Amino acid sequence: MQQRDTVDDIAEQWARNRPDLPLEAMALIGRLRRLNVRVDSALREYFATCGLDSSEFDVLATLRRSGEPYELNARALLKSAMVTSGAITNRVDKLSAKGLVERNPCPDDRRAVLVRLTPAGKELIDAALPGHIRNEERIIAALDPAERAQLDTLLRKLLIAHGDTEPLLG
Amino acid sequence: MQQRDTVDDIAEQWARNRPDLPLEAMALIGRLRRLNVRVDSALREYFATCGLDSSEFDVLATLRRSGEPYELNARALLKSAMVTSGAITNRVDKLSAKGLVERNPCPDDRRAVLVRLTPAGKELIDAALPGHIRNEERIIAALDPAERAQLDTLLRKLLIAHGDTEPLLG
DNA sequence: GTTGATTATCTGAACGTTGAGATATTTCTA
DNA sequence: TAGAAATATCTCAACGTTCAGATAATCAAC
Repeated sequence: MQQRDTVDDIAEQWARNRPDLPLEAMALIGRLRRLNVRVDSALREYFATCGLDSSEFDVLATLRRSGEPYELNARALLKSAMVTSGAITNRVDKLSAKGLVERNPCPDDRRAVLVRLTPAGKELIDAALPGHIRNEERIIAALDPAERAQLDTLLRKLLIAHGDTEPLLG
Repeated sequence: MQQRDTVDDIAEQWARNRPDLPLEAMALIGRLRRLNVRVDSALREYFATCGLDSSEFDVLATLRRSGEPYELNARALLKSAMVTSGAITNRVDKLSAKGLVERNPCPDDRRAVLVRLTPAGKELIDAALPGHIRNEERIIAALDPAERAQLDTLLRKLLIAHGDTEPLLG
């Protein structure tokens, strides 16, 4: 085995104090969650250099990757972000105040709102993306290409088991 | 390749709309983050059946695994939970109001507070743990033992690269 | 043995999210 | 077609977190 991490210490504590408990699942999920905290904060650091927070970046990126005219309704945004509708209202308010997105009525459905990147929003996210990718590459730099592929396959398998397969639009 | 997940769709959108961007790191980190959301909510569901939220469970479990006398200072709790001191103050307040932990002055250091499981707290966490583990096993049920070991190794490697190796106490 | 830096915890404002509920609109069905 | 159910979004109170700063105690060095 390689070097120990914090979860190894935690597992050892459990083994001493509740030797009846199987630790495999707990360690795996503990690692997933601890890594997520580190990754979140590494991502946030980069977003801050662009004057954005994670949730703002997420909305801009979602609109950008949807392609022209860089416009989606709130439903699509909340599904992509895995948050509630209230959170999307908030995020769009904030981005709209910054002039990065604009709200327009949906011609086909008067309940719906279409959120669209402004030219400033598109410019900002386009400029921010390469640095974001480099940051993500740095975050996983400890893994070689084969390991990355392995990890990717395992995570996808779990995601599919958890039903993360719904189409993004429609 | 196996079935597609949502991140496959997202990657496809990027490939169409920003073909210049390498997608490997983005997909990997996207999967990590999306999986974390699913796992969080699955954990929360079980904790709710014990009358706890995730952060309360986390504090009780941290104290329980520290062994007798099930007592730690706030510093140890915040390092284990990866949150700020204000969050720990909050959590301990809440658990204390429920009678699950108690605050005591630290005899060796008058700045410090020792947080200790009450008998009710120990009883609750001891009773909750087996179900928690079963829940975690269900969450990773889609992976066979070899895959779990693989995933664990890869996550540990990343955690170590990110410095998640500090001792829990001291 | 003071002074200065560090450490441990708490406080309180700001912030983003959730969850329940309101409103408006569309779709389904009898 | 009327009425019921579902859908899209927004509102708002509650909540937990962070961040900056306050307080208090300990440690280090001269």
